[in-house]
Amino acid sequence: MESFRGRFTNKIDAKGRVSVPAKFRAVTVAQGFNGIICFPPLSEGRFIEGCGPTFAATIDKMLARLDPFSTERDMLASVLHGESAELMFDADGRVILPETLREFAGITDEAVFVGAGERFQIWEPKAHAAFTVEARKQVPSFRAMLKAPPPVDGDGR
Amino acid sequence: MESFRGRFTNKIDAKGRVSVPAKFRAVTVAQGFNGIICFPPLSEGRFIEGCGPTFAATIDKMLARLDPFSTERDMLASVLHGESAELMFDADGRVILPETLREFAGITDEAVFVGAGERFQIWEPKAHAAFTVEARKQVPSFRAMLKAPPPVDGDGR
DNA sequence: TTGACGACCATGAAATCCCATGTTATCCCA
DNA sequence: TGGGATAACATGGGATTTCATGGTCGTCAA
Repeated sequence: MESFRGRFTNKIDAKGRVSVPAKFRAVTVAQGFNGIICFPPLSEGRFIEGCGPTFAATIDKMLARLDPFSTERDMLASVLHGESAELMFDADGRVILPETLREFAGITDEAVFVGAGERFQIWEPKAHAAFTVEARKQVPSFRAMLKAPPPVDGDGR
Repeated sequence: MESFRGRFTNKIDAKGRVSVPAKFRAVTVAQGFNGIICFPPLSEGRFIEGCGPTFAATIDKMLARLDPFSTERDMLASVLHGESAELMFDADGRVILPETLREFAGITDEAVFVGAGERFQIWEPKAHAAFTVEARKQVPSFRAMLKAPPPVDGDGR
């Protein structure tokens, strides 16, 4: 198991714990980390991004390229490290999502884990449903891209 | 735990003591230092920079590369050494922030610790909230970097 | 003597560990 | 191939530990 695949909806209990899907756990454990790393989305959506140490290292490399004492770096590091968290699994593979991230994504008592290759997303169920509807509308144009993959420049948003 | 991650808001008591987040303590202790090193920011923000001995050594190396009799070096050394402080943890993991640094950052009765990888920042809560709003606007540009990473080689700097 | 500072102690809240349970998926054998 | 046994997993709850925070006492110096 090397990439995050599939969609799983799990409950958040009274203590704020939520089971990370077993298949996702297998991925990060295989990367040598008994937990997940969460951070705010790089795009506009209101969800939580999750990944293992492999992708986290990619982010660190990006930051390392910036001037270490620039305001720009401060800002990006503040979001990407300051708002991120290493969440270790308990004995049963559960984690506690930080309040700031949960609030940002509007997650209360249920969370949808959506695989996305080298990383995954955590959604509030209704928000994810709405996103899915929207995504389906866009599918035709994406399908065209899949057929003839052009040089990856402007995908815009 | 090898890098500073996450955001924590702690109170400053009547004696000026403030708990350093346990996860941050774990980092500097792992670096062999039972405390933190604080200094003023080199960028524009009004906050306090903090780190462990590892990054402090990095700073020294950067200084060592400058012309020893240049004005720039004098000024940088003055800020980075003259204004910096080694703050040792008490038995409960607390430190006392130096008056000059606290005043500079406008910190009075609460402090926000924000992880930033190899170092972290200490903010006055409202100032940090304002900064975060600004920082989020920068994230999309970072996303662009992730997508099309330029050649990494020696950019020196 | 007073005021700053450090060591030490107390407490409530939150996180973590450990165990129990029901449900679903998987395996194995007839 | 069907169906029962078994294992994996999500979920809930109690007990224990960690952590942030407040306070007291004692020491040293101005």
